[in-house]
Amino acid sequence: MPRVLRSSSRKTLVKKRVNKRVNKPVLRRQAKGLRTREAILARAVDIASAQGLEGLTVGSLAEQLGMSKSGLFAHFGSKEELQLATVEMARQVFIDKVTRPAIAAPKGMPRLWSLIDHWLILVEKRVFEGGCFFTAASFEFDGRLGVVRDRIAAIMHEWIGAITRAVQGAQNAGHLDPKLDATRLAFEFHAIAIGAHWAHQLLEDRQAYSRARLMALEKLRGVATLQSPRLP
Amino acid sequence: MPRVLRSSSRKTLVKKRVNKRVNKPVLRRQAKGLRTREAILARAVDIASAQGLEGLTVGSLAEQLGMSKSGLFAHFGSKEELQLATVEMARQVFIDKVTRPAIAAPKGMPRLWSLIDHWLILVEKRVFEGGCFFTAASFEFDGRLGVVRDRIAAIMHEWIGAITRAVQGAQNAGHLDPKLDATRLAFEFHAIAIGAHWAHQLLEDRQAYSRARLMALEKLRGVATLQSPRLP
DNA sequence: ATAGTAAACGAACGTTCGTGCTAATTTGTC
DNA sequence: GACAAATTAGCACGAACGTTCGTTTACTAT
Repeated sequence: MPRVLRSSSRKTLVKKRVNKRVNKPVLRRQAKGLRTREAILARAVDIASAQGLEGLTVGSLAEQLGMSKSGLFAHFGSKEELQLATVEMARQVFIDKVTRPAIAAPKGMPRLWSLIDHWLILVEKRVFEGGCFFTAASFEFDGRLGVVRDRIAAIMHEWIGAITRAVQGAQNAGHLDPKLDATRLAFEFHAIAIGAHWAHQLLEDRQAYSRARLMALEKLRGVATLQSPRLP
Repeated sequence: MPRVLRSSSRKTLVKKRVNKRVNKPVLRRQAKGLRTREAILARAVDIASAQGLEGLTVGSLAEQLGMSKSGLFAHFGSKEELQLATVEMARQVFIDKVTRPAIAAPKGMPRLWSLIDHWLILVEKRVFEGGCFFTAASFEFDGRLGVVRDRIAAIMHEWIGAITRAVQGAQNAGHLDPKLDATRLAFEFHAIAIGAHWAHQLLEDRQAYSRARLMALEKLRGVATLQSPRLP
């Protein structure tokens, strides 16, 4: 069998065994393992969205899945790797439920609105048990250091970038006033979304999401050109 | 964290021992004790604002203050009491730095703006080590149950109420269009603030706060009447 | 059918968590 | 300066944490 080429990077002079990640999973994954891994991460995303990525513990996760701590742990090798994999899984869900559906809408204003709308649908439909994974993760890790925080920040940069591009797309399509600062508008929409989530989750404000829709639509109508298609 | 499955000592029916709050402070606090308590809570607020209220541990807190775990612990009796006391202390700081200074401004538009401005000053000046205590606490506890979550939610209701009253005050003073939905406007200002904080903390966006000021001012100017005093 | 590897387990490690006792020390009052 | 109360320290406990290890079970490729 074709042995997987191990990157034998012995080129560096071995100085001191700075351990940290010695026993990386060098396993060749098979179907069964991948299926289990998916199941683990699906549950992990839900737990983390509700309890936080630190509140996500190996023991409770294993228990909820009816498997042993060690068996579960072997899939990742460290808690940090588990967290990173969980973040990656959440990103995939986010892309599947928000980013990709949104680009099905026609360029310009409809696509911009679709992006905002799908985010609100995501949190309303409780795709993540705890509401929005990345909102929770953002505020949990914004005061820390390390690879997990960096990854979360990178993904949130991606997200703000996506909104910004949608705004610019609407400007290029002639649907939005081209003199507007696209970045600022993107931040405004994101802020409305976070604010609504906060009001719904903490204050149990049932109107939060519909109010957010109204606020976003009103904002859009306020800056739309005459060529813009009608908004909902 | 499943603290729920605790104290299930059903093997002995003799002593019910619903521990929870047995050793309430029957103590008459003295000056020294109160001073120590203040010092503990001052540090606790900082730690919690950066690491979260769960990340705040008795051990690390005691170490940072150069005292023993047990000595510190005796001031509160339980972790939950410590968290509640920390929340209360943070509330006091918030009132001292935001709410109270703001009501020094004249009624109406100036006071409304002062409220928003002082919130931004609070987070800019890093009065809380981790940025804003209540933003962090809100998103940490929004998926949990218990008295700590309830207290945080109540304080945030207070806060939204304060903004709402400021908006209504500006309407009554004839500075703001009286047909506007005060609640919606309050949520909008709060959302702008949270959003700015998110961008600054996680994305390290240095312009976040000044952008938030611009956004809030622009919003205010858009709905101000002609009688309104000039904004900054 | 069987060898070899991937996946999962169970038990234990060393820490750290919150918490409960008891003893010592400090503080405020007379 | 004595005395009681308030405060702090010392020590220990059980539970849960992330992690390691050796072993067993289940798959898969010959």
